[in-house]
Amino acid sequence: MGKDNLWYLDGLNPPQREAVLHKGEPLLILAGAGSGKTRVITVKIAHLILHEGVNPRSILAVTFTNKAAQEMKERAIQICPQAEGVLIKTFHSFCAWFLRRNATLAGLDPHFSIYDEEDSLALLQSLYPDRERRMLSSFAFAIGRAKDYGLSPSDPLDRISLHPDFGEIYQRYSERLRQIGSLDFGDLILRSLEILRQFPEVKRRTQDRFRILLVDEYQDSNVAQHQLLKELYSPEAYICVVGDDDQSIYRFRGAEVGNLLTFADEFPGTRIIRLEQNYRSTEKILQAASEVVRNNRGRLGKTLWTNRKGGKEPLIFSCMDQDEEARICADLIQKHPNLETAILYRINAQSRVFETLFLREGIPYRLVGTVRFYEREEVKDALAFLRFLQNPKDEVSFRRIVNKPSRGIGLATVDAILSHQEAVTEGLLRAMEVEASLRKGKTLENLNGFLTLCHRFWEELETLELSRFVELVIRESGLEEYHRTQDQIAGSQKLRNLEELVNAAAGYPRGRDGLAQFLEDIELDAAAVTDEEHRTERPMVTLITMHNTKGLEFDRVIVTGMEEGLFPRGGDESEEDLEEERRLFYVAITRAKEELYFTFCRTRRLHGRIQEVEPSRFLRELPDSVWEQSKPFVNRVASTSFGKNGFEPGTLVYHEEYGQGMVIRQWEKDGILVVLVRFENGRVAQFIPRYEKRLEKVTRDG
DNA sequence: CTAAAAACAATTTTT
DNA sequence: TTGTTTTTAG
Repeated sequence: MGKDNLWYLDGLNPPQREAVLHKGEPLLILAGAGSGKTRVITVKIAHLILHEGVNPRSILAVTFTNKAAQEMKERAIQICPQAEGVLIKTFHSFCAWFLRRNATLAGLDPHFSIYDEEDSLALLQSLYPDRERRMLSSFAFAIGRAKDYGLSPSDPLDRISLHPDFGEIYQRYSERLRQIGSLDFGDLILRSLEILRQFPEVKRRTQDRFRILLVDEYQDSNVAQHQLLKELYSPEAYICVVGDDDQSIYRFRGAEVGNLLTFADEFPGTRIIRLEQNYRSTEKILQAASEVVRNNRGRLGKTLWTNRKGGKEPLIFSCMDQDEEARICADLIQKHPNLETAILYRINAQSRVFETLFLREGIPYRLVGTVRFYEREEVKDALAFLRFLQNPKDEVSFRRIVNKPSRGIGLATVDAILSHQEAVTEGLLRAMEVEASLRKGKTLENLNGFLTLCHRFWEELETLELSRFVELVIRESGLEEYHRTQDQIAGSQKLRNLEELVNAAAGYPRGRDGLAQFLEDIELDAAAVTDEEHRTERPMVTLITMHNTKGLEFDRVIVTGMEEGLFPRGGDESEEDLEEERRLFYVAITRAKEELYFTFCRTRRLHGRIQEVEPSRFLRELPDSVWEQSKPFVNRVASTSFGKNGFEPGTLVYHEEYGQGMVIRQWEKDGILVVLVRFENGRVAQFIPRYEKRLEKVTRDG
């Protein structure tokens, strides 16, 4: 085939092209921030199909988030429609896919439930009702980490937890999970590994199918996922991983940069290609990023460069406290409201001050992160009921919904049900029947009521369209009524979320299989139904943690809270922890396209305590030119008159002509205090209190 | 069982 | 400071 066929290579730079065209030995693509790696992967997929004649079905592309998977799929299909047939999934959803197909072989009910962390903790609590919750959550965390490292209860676990009981607890937890036919996130990977290792036949078949293995964000993979990849790999296969060791920020949850660093050793003959041309940021921004990250040791090393010479010098602002910090951010935003801006912070608690101020000033913002859709109480309730219908051995789901809303089936009865042999062998419904036969009176009635309800649901499951079925379960289980009441008490949106869940079920096939598919999609995709509520015409300000910004970009980035103890997070810090924080800083910086700012406070209020804090050591790592330019903002004298005149933002005022209002801003002009007020009628006006006597402060006692 | 009071923490988070 | 969980009283 002639080169003219390769139209999709247009616009790729030489290393990008090389990465796309490469074949044969394993390939490691070190892709710097903003270097167009998604483009390379998607074009590579297209190239394999269009030029190399690869069957789309034999390509497996793995990402870490559903969002990334979805984006990759869309973009690949855009270049080459046949990419529809490529399996593009997250590690977890690939494993779920694999396990459902090989379940029986592994002695696994194909209708297994998938537990998130909250469910796992609930299981531990039911296993160890007398242990402290705090303790149990730390065990739950440790179990998760152990699984990330591919360690089973019988392996040496001292690098995970030193607690003498840990091994035993892990062991018991695992057994119980198996009994009730459930898998946690870690199990999805581990059980898949187990099957591949135990059944050569399955392994061969799987290897035969997937001749092309592509992994994105490889620096985020954990040990177990790495092992899985090795099991999937055969000498006949082509493997290509993409990642950036400088952007590895998830060590705390098991991500192992080592996977990326040692890839070339593990797969002999690996070709390494670096994508170092950055298409996102100005030169000034990249300089800042590279000055910072070069302080880390143990990196593969990369130097980003760009054609966008020069650019605006990044600036550092010193603030007295968080209120001033928020004020400065608001000023920056209002000065150029057309730039898409992100306010970045280390911990979610920092968002509050910004929200308060932005709300008051009418600056539109969106808050990213915090509560995920499927983790909401009401959504989890509904899912638990559905999951229980799917897998009647699912103890955690059963406990959650059997008496919610109150059906007069109390804790004692529930424990009695769970203690019956039938609970494990035939499911909890049968166990309930057994318990019912031993009871009389009110309890018997209540048990029968619940049994009837479940049977009715099962009948309807096969007849109703799935979304109608979900609706039925929510209504008839009493959850709808329950949360309606909750909404009225708390003014919440629970009912709306339940409606959204019903909508999400639309389009799935009816019956048990459709339900299984629906549950799996929801359980493995935290963000599934949310979003969409945030569509606005005006460019918005995004409030977001640095972690959450990975993969995103903004015209203007303000990194806030640059203080020792907050960022980097202080305390008992190892060199490795510090380096991870520094990589996080690197990620934060490289999100900016045009403008970059840093703020730090001299005092910070945290946990209701005001502390004096030192500027972050990371600021010292920024280029000298940044400091040079920042002098006036860092060394400026605190203006003493602020705060003393009683017109701080938020102060309520009354004006004879305009009525009631609130101070939204104050500043000094030629040494004279000026205030900006927003009145109830929406009008905004500026005053000099010294001359404008019609403006008075509203005091609490009138 | 519910509601109020007291005690108690308090990064980052895909799946 | 804030939100959450546990305890206590009714």
